[in-house]
Amino acid sequence: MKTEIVRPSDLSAQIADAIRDGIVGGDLNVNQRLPSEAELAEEFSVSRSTVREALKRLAAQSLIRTQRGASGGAFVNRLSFEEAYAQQVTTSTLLLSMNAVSFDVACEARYALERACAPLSAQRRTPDHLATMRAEIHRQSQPGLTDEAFCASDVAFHRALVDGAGNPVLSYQLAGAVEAMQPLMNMITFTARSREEIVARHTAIADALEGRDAGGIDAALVSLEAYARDLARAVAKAKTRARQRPPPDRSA
Amino acid sequence: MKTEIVRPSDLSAQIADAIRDGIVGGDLNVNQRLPSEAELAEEFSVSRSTVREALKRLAAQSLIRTQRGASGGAFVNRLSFEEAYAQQVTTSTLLLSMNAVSFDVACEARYALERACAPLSAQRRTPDHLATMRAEIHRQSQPGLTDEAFCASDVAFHRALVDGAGNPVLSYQLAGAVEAMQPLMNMITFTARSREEIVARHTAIADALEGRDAGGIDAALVSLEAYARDLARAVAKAKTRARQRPPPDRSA
DNA sequence: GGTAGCCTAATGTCAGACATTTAATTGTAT
DNA sequence: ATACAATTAAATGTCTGACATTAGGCTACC
Repeated sequence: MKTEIVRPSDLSAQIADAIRDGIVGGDLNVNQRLPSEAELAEEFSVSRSTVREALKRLAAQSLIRTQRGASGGAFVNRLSFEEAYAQQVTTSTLLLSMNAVSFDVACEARYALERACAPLSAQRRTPDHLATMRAEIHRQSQPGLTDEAFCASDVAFHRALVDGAGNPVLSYQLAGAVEAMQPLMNMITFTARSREEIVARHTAIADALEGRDAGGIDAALVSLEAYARDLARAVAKAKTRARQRPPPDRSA
Repeated sequence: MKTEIVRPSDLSAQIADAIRDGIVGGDLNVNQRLPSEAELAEEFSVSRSTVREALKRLAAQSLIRTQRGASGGAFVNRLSFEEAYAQQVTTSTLLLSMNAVSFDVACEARYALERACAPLSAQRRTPDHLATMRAEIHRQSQPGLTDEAFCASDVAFHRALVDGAGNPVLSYQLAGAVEAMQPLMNMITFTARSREEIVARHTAIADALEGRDAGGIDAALVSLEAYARDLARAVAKAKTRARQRPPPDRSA
């Protein structure tokens, strides 16, 4: 019985796995220098190119960083929350777009996660978090704001709410989920009327957070989720109508 | 004013970014074939090795897959939940271990997220989910179980709870968080007594889920979290004592 | 008509060379 | 002795050309 189906090809993937195991398993510590490419090539009995391809794979996952010059080389990278966060956003965004995840499913996941940190945020939020949220609400009320800027402000608002929980792991997980939703959210073009509705709910959230009222935040988030789904449904219906009766030819 | 700090070096990273933008931006569709390495080399005016390094970077993120032989090449990969999940586990695990995230912080994040899907799971769980959980509880009660097997069963139990919500996005996010916690959980060696306590709480969760009692699940999860943190505190205290008075020399 | 064998295009691997970067060393003048 | 400039060495980054391997398609033969 075989323990593992080892494809003899893809040497660079095998070498990358071997080094990754060393990092994950703790044989290689943070900031420790790997052997030089030439040494690794000899160690694994492959050419330098193959080693380089393996190292690039690891670099793509932010597991190592490289430095040129004397006393340069590949070093085990301390994975920062920022790097992990950036990767997660890319992955989550693609996951949603490529698998045709419906707006409802993504929206449900997002608000379920966000509501999870509402009680913590109610306990621990600082005046800074509150000030950020108020500022974003103010920005969202400006009439001249573009749709893109409105969405970005929306993300910043929710980000502040999540950060208020004071738990970096939670922030990392949630910020990815919220930001990955953005392309889907952008499909909802916001009318002046819907912006008002959203701002009202944001204000309710901020007020509840100011009063450290966890239940109030939760209720406002539930309401916001319901409203977002209503909007999406309306947009979807409008699209269906438009497809049945296509818009007039504007080539003239 | 510069729009971007373009390091002239690291051509392979630039090319990888260019192709990644094409994929994320929708210029390249799923299962579409990229130009051959030779063609890409000419297009970007670099050598084939550089192109290959760029492609390996993308392959490391599961953005492309490659096939050898005639009519082979690099194809845009449909990112599956499984692949994304595996990547997230690796990333999250490293993030926790490399940044010295405390057990309390990680634990809080995990249970906050898990409680987020309890109401959904109460609504939608199928008999299958319940059966899985009961089976895992039964396994956890076996006296001969190793610590590793107990932890694995614990993960499977919670995974079933999360899957019960019937939202793949939620499952993807949460499973990563739960599994990334495993190394930290493993640091708590489970005594027979603590296993009993955990099984009791798992049973409470399963019972509440069977009765579709969201509040009951939530309460049991809160209790489980508190117990896990108590255990961790006890282990930490024991370690401190051991360091102050090292264990007797066992070389004899 | 089916099958075996060749053909071809593509990735996988290798070897060697040169370019570039950067820290350390050496040399020199003050 | 110190400050500064030039050299050196070690490492990654890039290029070139070659060969190995794979796998789909085509052809020729039975």
